[in-house]
Amino acid sequence: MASKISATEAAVLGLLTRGEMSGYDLQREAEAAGGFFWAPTKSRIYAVLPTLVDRGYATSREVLQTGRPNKHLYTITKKGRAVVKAWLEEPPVFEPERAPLLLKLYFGDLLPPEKLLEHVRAMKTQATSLKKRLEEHPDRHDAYAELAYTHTLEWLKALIRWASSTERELAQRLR
Amino acid sequence: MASKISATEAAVLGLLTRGEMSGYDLQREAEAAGGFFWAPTKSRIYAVLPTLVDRGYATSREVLQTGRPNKHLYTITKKGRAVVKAWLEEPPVFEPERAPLLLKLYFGDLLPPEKLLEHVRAMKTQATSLKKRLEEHPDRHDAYAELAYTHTLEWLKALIRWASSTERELAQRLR
DNA sequence: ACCACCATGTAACAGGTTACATGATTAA
DNA sequence: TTAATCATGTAACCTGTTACATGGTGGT
Repeated sequence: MASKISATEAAVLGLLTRGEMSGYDLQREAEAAGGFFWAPTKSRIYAVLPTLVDRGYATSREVLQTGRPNKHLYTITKKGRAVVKAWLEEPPVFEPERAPLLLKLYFGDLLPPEKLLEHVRAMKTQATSLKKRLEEHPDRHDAYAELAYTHTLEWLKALIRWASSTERELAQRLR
Repeated sequence: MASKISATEAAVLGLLTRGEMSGYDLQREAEAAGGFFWAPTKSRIYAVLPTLVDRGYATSREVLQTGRPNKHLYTITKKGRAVVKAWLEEPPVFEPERAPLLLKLYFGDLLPPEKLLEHVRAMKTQATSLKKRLEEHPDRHDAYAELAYTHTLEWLKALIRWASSTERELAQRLR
């Protein structure tokens, strides 16, 4: 009954419920979702796929090709579906943010205040551009994906607000 | 010039700038900060300390004790200070949240809507209790630590708002 | 009697990144 | 001619978690 899978394995299996795919396809799918909630490296994907087959969560067939490596197409099995479903139903683990910026702030007394201000501005810039990317994002797949997108959007808005007010505060301290 | 250090190493060195400490002390410090931006396991700390000494970022001396393992006290060196400072000055890497909940939402069509609602409620509960812990938190060390705390607080508030509105939306869909 | 505190660590495992290696096809 | 797309993977490394192992002191 164990059948523990990692978030990455769950994501792979989740995408496979939408149809037969290759490792290459999976990575494109993840990119298409903007890398907002899952951003695997290809080596990880290619490492994971065979282990899913080994455990009976997917089957694979090889498509012969010329001029490039043969393609391996993976199909999710009933067992695989059951396992993702089980993973999805587990209560999600909640953890506080552990971004490097927080550590840099926490030890702020160790560096010049201008540097800190720079960091806050940099993060605001990045959050803003990510927000733009997200808002312009085409692949709103379905109503559920939409929920995930809004979540990220609200998070970004909060960050930007925080950055703006912190920026003001730090700038004031510099005067 | 390489001298790359990880976030954990930076955190350890950062704390060591406040005085001589043992591995045990370091963990207590991290806990005292509420584990909000750094939550190392002890095995990690004990693994990291000797490597800092090897690289000349800290020195250690042993305090003999009876009835318990000898204590190792670590002191940061000049080189160590330079290295943390360099790490702190590097522009922080910014990354979108990659919480499991987002994946569960994204694949929401694979599970019963009540389950999803449950997940959202669970996360709201946890965020709320974390917020309470944070607000009641005594060790506001200095103005910089304060900035880090506000950051986390704003993040939590945004999550809770999002959870509330999502809860309503999902509940409506269930009717 | 029991629990929290003090204080160290090792070993096995899991998860993930970076760099390397190969090479044809097709559109601008 | 240059870049993107297609398509696979291996090897080395880094970071981190979980479980195990030990045992005295001091307070309720």
